[in-house]
Amino acid sequence: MTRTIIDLHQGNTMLEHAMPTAKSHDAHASIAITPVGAGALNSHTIKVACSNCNLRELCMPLGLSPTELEKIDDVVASRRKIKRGATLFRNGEKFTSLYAIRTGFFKTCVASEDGRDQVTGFQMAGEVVGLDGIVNDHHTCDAVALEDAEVCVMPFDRIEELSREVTSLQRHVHKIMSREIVRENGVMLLLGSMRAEERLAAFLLNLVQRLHARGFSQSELVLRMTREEIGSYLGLKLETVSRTFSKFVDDGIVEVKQRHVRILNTDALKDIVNPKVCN
Amino acid sequence: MTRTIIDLHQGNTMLEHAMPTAKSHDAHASIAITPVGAGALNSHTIKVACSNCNLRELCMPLGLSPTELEKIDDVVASRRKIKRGATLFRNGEKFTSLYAIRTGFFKTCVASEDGRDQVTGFQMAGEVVGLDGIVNDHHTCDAVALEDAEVCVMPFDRIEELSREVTSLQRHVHKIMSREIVRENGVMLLLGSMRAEERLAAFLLNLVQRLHARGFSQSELVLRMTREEIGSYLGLKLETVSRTFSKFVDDGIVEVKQRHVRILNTDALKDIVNPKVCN
DNA sequence: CAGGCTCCTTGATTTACATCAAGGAGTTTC
DNA sequence: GAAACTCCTTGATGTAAATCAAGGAGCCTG
Repeated sequence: MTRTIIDLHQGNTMLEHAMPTAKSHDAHASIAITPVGAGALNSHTIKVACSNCNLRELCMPLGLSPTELEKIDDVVASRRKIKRGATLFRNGEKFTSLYAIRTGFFKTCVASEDGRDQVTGFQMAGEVVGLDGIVNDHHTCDAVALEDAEVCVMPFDRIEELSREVTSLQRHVHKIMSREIVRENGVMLLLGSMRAEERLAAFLLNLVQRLHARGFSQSELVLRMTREEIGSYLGLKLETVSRTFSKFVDDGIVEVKQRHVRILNTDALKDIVNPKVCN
Repeated sequence: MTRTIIDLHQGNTMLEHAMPTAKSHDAHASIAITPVGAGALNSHTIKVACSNCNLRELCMPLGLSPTELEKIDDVVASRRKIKRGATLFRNGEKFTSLYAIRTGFFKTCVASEDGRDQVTGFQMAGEVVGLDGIVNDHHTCDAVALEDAEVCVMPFDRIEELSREVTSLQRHVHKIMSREIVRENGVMLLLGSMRAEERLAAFLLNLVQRLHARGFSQSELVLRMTREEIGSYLGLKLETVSRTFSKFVDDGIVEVKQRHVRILNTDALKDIVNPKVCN
């Protein structure tokens, strides 16, 4: 299936000259995967409905038949825009909805009582946030937009109601939650047993792989977060993140210019994550 | 509600003289919370059904009305015994069921390609394992019994089917998954930002709290896992775990005799986890 | 475009934990 | 009941990452 990529990023002037070596434009614009033939629709003409959504290949509707798709069109109650730096929800707030990210980039973070905090994930278009709130009817982490963003608000009781009718939606919701559990298992492995270089390599590979699934480059990316946020996620201090980037540059594995990263040697990164046992 | 605790542990002779200072018997026998009036039923007379289960206050049936409870009685297809050291399921195996632990104690662990492995959790009676398998129809971690155990096998398609009918079961399944996500968030915080003492203190407090919810002591516990397994879970080496235990003993916070631990000063442990800011 | 941001890099030093190593306690096996 | 386990403890040493510190690059503001 051919897919055209349309840059909907609101104001990418800051990116134009940032990476002169880059062949393509912004390596990570704020998404838009348009099905063949659909053309570039004006966002005002798009009904708030999954069946019209650019992201349906990635997001909630995944795996649903056209008829099922119509049924779940009203899972999305509304859309909400979140400015860079603002929170979508906060620890302690009442849980009402899951949020499907349409555009933009988020981090989620938890805090301990004594103010330490830990980034638990970075989320991009097509991914769902808010699952933490289901257990206790209150959110237990913050979701912060790292760039101007827009989300689809999906009231959870509506999701539950519909997934009683639409089997494949039910299955999909279960998968989304299970996927998050498995992802976190992977992060635990990373935090519990990897060294700084391995962590950063795994992080870059994971990011670029997810971006690639959204139609972006396999080798170039623009980091939406600071070194400190990367460090928090990886259990490292920002200085260590910076030094490790520099090491990768010295080794010719990546090019780094600010937040623009180009991966020159993917295999080298993979080898760092999974060191080959020498026989 | 009064609850009597009956020790069903198969052969606790090894424990009799292990902790001479202990007032109670085994601080963590292999469960059995019997409702008032039910008496100690012979396990052969118990129908394989949630409505009869000792654990219904902790496990799947939680929050269900008596009528709903009957409806979900056949979620449990069968029971399965797992010997100490054996696996309930393994990474790569086909996913079919969730498992509710009736008796015994498990660890779950993930492995990276190069053989490193990481304990991602310890599970006890009333807790559910297997959620990792839902996304890809295959398990992505191993579940290993740390002592002889018995689980209720709950085929997942049956769970999905029933939770379309029984709203509160649906809600409960969602909560179980969300709870696991939140738990893992907490572990990420621990692994990403805590020091050895803080990690071990948090670990002990968490274990004793969960055991207490099952009717056991608030201050005494028997560790079902080795120092190495604790270390793997906490991102530490076994020597560090051992040294940290010794430090706690020196500080008069706990008594440790092999795997028997008695907490002498819970507040001290809490202070270690959440250091008070001095003004 | 000067001044004040935030964010990033790099160097010097410290430190918490890992690693290496040895021995001991308790358990299982025959 | 001795031998061979596994598991745990403790000490000596090494090291990866944290901490402390300084300076620089890009960006926003007025």
